[in-house]
Amino acid sequence: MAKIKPGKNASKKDVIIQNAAALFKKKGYSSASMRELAEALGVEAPSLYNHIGGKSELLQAICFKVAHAFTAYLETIETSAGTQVTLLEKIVRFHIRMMLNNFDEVYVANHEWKHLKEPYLSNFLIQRRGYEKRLIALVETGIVAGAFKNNNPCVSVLTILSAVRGLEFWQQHKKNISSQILEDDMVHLLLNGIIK
Amino acid sequence: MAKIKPGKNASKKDVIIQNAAALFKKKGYSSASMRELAEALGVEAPSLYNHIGGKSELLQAICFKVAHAFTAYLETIETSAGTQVTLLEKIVRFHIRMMLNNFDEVYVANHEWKHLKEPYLSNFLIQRRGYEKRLIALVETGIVAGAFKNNNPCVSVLTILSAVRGLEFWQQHKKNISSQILEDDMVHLLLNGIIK
DNA sequence: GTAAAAAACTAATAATCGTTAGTTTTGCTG
DNA sequence: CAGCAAAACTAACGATTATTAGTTTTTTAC
Repeated sequence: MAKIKPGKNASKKDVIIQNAAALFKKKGYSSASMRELAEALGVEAPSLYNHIGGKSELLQAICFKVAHAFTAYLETIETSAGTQVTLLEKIVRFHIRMMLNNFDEVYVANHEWKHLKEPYLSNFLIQRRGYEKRLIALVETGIVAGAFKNNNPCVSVLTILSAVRGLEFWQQHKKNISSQILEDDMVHLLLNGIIK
Repeated sequence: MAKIKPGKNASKKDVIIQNAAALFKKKGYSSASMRELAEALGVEAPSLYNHIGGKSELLQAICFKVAHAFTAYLETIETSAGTQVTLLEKIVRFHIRMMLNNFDEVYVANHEWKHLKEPYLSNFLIQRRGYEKRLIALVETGIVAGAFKNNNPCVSVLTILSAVRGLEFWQQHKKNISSQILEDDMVHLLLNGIIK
C-alpha cells in the first residue's frame, strides 16, 4: 500500500488533483467516478478520503487554480509598461501557452465549472467576469489611444478568448504543426483583426 | 395525462428532444436525469419510453441534427458561385446565426458529443473532421487565388470555428448588444485577420 | 525496536440512476 | 357507446454512485 507518491514540488493531494484533471477532461466531471480516479492512482476509492474532502473539492481546486493563474498574470501585465498592442499580445501568448502546457486543468476549468457547488460557482463566475472586464478595459484604452480599430471591445475580447480556448482541438493536430508556428499564426490572425 | 403536445411542425418526439437539449445544456448530459426531463414535460419518466428508445438516443438526435445542418449548408456553399471571401463570410454568418437561433442544440452538440456511444461517437467525429477539412480546402483555394494571407490554413479555420463557438458566452450579453452588431463586428474581426 | 501517526484496506449505506413490467387511463374510430 | 390503440401511470429492479465506519497495514519518530 501507500501507493500515492508525492512529486518533487507536489504533495499527495496535488497528485490526486492532477489525476482528477486528466480524468475529468476525459470523461467529464459527472461521469468520472472516484473509483476510476482511485484506480488511476493504484488505490481503492475510500483511501482518497485520507487526503481530500470529496469529489467536489477536486473540481474546486482545479478551477480556482486556473482562474488564479490567469488573474495573477493579468495583474503583472496591468502594472507593466508597453503599448496596448504589446500588452494584448503578451496576454494572448500566455493564454496559448497555458492551453498547451496545462491542458487538462485549463480544459476542465473551461468545461466543467458548471458543476461547482455554491458558493464556489458564483465566486468562479464573478472572477471570470472580472477578468473579461479588465481585458475589455485594456482594449478600450487601446481604442482611445488609436492603437486598435473601433470595433466593439466586448466582441473583440470574447472573440479572442474563444479562439484561444479552441486550442483544445489542437491536441490532435499537434503532430502536424509545431507549437511555435501555431502560436505565431494565431497571434497574427487575431491581432491583425483588431490592430489598426 | 397525455400531456406531451406536439407543435406545428414538431412531433412529440421532437418536443422531447427539444426539451432534452435545453436540459442537457443546463446540467450536462450525465447530470441530467430522465426524471428531470419528464418533469419538464409534465410527465413521469417511464412515459417517455413510449416515444423514445432511451437517453442516449436523445443525445444522438441532437448531435446529428446539428451536424447535418452545418454539412448541408456547406454543400450549398461549395456548389455556389462567389469569391472565397464572400463564401467564407457566408459560412461564418451561418455559424453565428445557428449559434444564436438554435443555441441549446448547438451547445449540446459542441459540449456533450463526448458521451455519444459507439458507433455514433466515431461517426460524429468523422463527420466533424470532414467538415473542417472542407473548410480548410476552401481557405487553401483562397490562398492560392491570392485572396487570403498565407497563414497556415488549419490555424485560420480552427481559429474561426473556435471564435464563433464562443458565442455561447453571449447569451448573457445579449441584452447589451444587438445581434446585428455582434454578427457584423465578429465577421469583420475574423475576416480582417485573414483577408489580404 | 516500539509506539504513534499516516494511509491503506474491507464492508456497507443511502441515494439516484436508466430502464422494464404490468396496469390503468385517455382519446380516437366505427 | 363499444372497442382498440396510444400513452399515461405505479412499482420495482439492478447497477452505480459518493461517502462513512471500522480495521489493518505501512511509515515515521524517538
